[in-house]
Amino acid sequence: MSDSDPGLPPAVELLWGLRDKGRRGGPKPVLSLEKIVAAAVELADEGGLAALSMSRLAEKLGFTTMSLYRYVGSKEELLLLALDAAIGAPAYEHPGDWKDRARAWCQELTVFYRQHPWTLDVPISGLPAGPNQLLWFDRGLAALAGTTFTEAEKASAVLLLATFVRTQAQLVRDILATMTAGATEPPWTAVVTRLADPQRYPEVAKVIAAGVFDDDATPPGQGEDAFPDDEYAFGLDRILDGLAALDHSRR
Amino acid sequence: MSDSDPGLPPAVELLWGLRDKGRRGGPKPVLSLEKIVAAAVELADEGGLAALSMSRLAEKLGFTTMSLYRYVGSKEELLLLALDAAIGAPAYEHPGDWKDRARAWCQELTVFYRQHPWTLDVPISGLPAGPNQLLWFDRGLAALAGTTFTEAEKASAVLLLATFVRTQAQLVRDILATMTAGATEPPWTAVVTRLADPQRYPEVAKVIAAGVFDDDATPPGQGEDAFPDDEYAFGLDRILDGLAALDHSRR
DNA sequence: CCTAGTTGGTGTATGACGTACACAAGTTAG
DNA sequence: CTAACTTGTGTACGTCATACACCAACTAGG
Repeated sequence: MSDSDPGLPPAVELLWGLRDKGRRGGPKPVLSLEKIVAAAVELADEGGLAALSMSRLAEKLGFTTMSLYRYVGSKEELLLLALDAAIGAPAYEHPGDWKDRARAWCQELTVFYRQHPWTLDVPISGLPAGPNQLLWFDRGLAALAGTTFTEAEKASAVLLLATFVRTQAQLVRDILATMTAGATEPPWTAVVTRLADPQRYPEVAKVIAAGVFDDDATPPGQGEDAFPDDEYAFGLDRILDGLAALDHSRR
Repeated sequence: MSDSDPGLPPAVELLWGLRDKGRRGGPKPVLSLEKIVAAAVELADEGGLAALSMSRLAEKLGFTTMSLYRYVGSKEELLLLALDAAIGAPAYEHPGDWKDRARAWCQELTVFYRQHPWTLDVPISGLPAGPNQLLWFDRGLAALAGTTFTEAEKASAVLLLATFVRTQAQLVRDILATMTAGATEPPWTAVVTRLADPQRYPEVAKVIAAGVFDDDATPPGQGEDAFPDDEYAFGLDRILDGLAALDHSRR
């Protein structure tokens, strides 16, 4: 009967701090969920998601591996907690019209992904469920206040922006990773120019011929430019334009 | 000197069938890369990506685990091969104007993800590098022929569409998974309605109040409607509108 | 104050996983 | 015929998540 909410996923209860903490005996806890999650984030920040194992985490904290399971039901739960902790709360208000606000929100998200690249490796499990993730969602919705969108449309739009930013961050990170790993040329270009038969891949051949991916060799202002940043700007502008078109058509 | 291409990632050589197969002795191979990859796809189709382990795969083929490593350098390589094999080649041409073609291309991708949901769990490693993935990319570019876009912009647009479809497919799959796992109500709604303080999450509260996520309880045509499909239509329409706006502004 | 019940942390153990390595048997080039 | 090389096998290692039994510390009820 003291089960406050039946049917809620156990991870969610942890996320929102609902655990019947009616201490009815036992030693006073030395560890705490907060410490565990904070250490987990640190570990992942330093060595990536692969460096975050239950044993390493316990070692870092000075406890045994199994002690963690007194606070966390599984590693999956821990990952959700770490993710929500890492993302933190967004800045509360952005100035400007809805486009400016949306842009700023995306930018803020991008910065987050750059600071915690491992979060891109956490398998996403549906819609944002943690308190901080939900706050981001809320701020995203707030950015679209003043538009003619329905609530459903606003939600869809925020999701659209969020997934765009996420994938973009992932792309940038992967490209940077393979570039710093001793590759002199961008990996994709190398592969495609040497292996893709122009007969079979005519459109790709055109893209290559246009020098789209010849990055950083061309100084800014010339023919084609640094790939990932333009990619980001283009995609974001298209999405915002698409939203603006709908908004406009209703005024 | 017989190294045809220095510096190419080993996975890529496999993907494109470059392996110095100058057989200079040894028993004739019984296994083959094709059989391994086909079996891997089958395994993942049946039981998801988690069911695809090197040992299980070898067992399915009737060989020892280590025999696979004569054909594949690592499991990561195998995953890339399986992914490219699973996605196959897209239908070559779609009719209609560029918007119709782009829509059809997205639809085709969506069907693929529905048929091979495990591909959503394969960590994506930069731009499409396999022959079939590249073909998809090429067909995506072809869909945008006839627009005023530069090659760089076409590439960005295709990437934008691809990531949108992928994320959408992932969302639908995750929601379906938790729904069929015995949950009577959509998980996100349950969580948010019970835990999210309307003071702290005012915009989310509005979305909930609008009944956006009260799916399938409302017959089609009424207030709000089935969530994931509308989500898809809305996002895709916005992207296409955004692209169309740019195209229009240049004519 | 005592005691019964509960809890935090430990230790040990299990099964699965990816893969390094050495080896035997088969095959081909010289 | 032989030397070089390849395929498939067997064994072994390190890592991982986590189940389970146990002890010691603590607190509530009597």
